[in-house]
Amino acid sequence: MWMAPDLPVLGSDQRERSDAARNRRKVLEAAGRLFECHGAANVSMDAIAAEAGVGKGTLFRRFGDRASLARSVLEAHERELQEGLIRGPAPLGPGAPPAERLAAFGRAYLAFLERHSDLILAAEFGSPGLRLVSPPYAFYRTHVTLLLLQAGAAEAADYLADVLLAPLSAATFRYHRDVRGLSVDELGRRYEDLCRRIVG
Amino acid sequence: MWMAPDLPVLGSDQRERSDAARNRRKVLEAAGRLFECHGAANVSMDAIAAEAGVGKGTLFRRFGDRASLARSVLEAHERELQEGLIRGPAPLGPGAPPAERLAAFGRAYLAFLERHSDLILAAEFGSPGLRLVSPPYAFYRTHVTLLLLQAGAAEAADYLADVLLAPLSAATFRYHRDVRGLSVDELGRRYEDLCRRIVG
DNA sequence: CACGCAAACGGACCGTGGTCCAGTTCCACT
DNA sequence: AGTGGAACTGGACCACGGTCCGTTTGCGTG
Repeated sequence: MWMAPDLPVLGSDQRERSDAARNRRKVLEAAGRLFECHGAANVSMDAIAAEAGVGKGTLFRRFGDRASLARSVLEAHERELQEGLIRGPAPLGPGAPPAERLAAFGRAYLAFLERHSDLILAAEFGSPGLRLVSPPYAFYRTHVTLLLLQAGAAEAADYLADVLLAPLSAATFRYHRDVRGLSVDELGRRYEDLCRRIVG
Repeated sequence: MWMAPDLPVLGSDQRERSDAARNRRKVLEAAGRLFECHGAANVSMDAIAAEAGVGKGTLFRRFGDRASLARSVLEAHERELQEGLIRGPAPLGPGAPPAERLAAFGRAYLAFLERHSDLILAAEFGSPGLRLVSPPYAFYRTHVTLLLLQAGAAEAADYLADVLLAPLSAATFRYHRDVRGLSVDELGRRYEDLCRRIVG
């Protein structure tokens, strides 16, 4: 079950204190740097705190836990992708038939995974299924459900949305790519085929 | 990537030493008891060692790590299910049309999840995607792939097998049941519908 | 500018999973 | 029965994620 960590809450008219803002930036930069450089799984929280020049307490106060920090680092990239789905050019954005948009979404998300699956795995660490109750998932889920409805899969659209999102989990992607040896391109084709079968 | 933990290996003609065998039994019983009673997530390895009357080193020597121990506890149950798929009565076992057998498999696995999802989650803890490279998954995957081939989905059967197994992951099950509030029965119906769409 | 205090800070501390290795136990072979 | 040594044992030990709480800092108010 999704629980927002107990992070500092700012009342609607409060501003974040300047030292807090500065430290948040420092931490995000340090974490991004270290994750990028050593792989998200091989960076300890101590190391991030040290690199950021900040105490460990601060780190955890601002970000709750390791996974949550990774999610924060991921957020910017995620927004970019979501932007494309809403306002980007067809077939990713509006203006193409729903089946095509589904396939385009799949390809776009696969590309996203190719770049960021490491970070995503870190963001879900220790909570299998966290993905399924996270805000970004809710967004993609809504997107896919809408497209399924437009394609006429009225009855079970919500369940089918989860089915269509499953092959796009970071774990599944890594398995298909690293264990089964499928290229990102090949995965895109398979995904398109799956979409046809399901909305067909 | 699947890596068997570095457990004691017995040469083909070696017998396990009697004290080792006794300790293994004690640990499995203790773990089963504690997992059952307190929920798999709330039992520390120290507690299991204590309950079994065994040192911590022994615990880790025999079972590698926490997840691996949970897998061992799970194994017996898993074998039972697999038995049903191979030699059980139709439609679960042989003798029914493939689409029906797929649906029956789905229902059977959902029942399995209803009983054991806690333990399964513990068995996968810390390694998202471990499931996908584990021996039991390989078994189910083969089973589903075969049925898909029999149903005439030749081309992408292996990819589609993963798609059909995804809604049967413990994490997805818990999400559907606990967050979306779907009953096991309802999930069975949805799964059957999914099978029809995919093999149709 | 001085004051007060909520908010933020940071490092000592804790519990836990997992490792290590010195000592013990079992067993096959005399 | 005695013995050699491989296999097993167990608890001290370590690293890391996460918490706690006394101290410091920013900032609105008089």
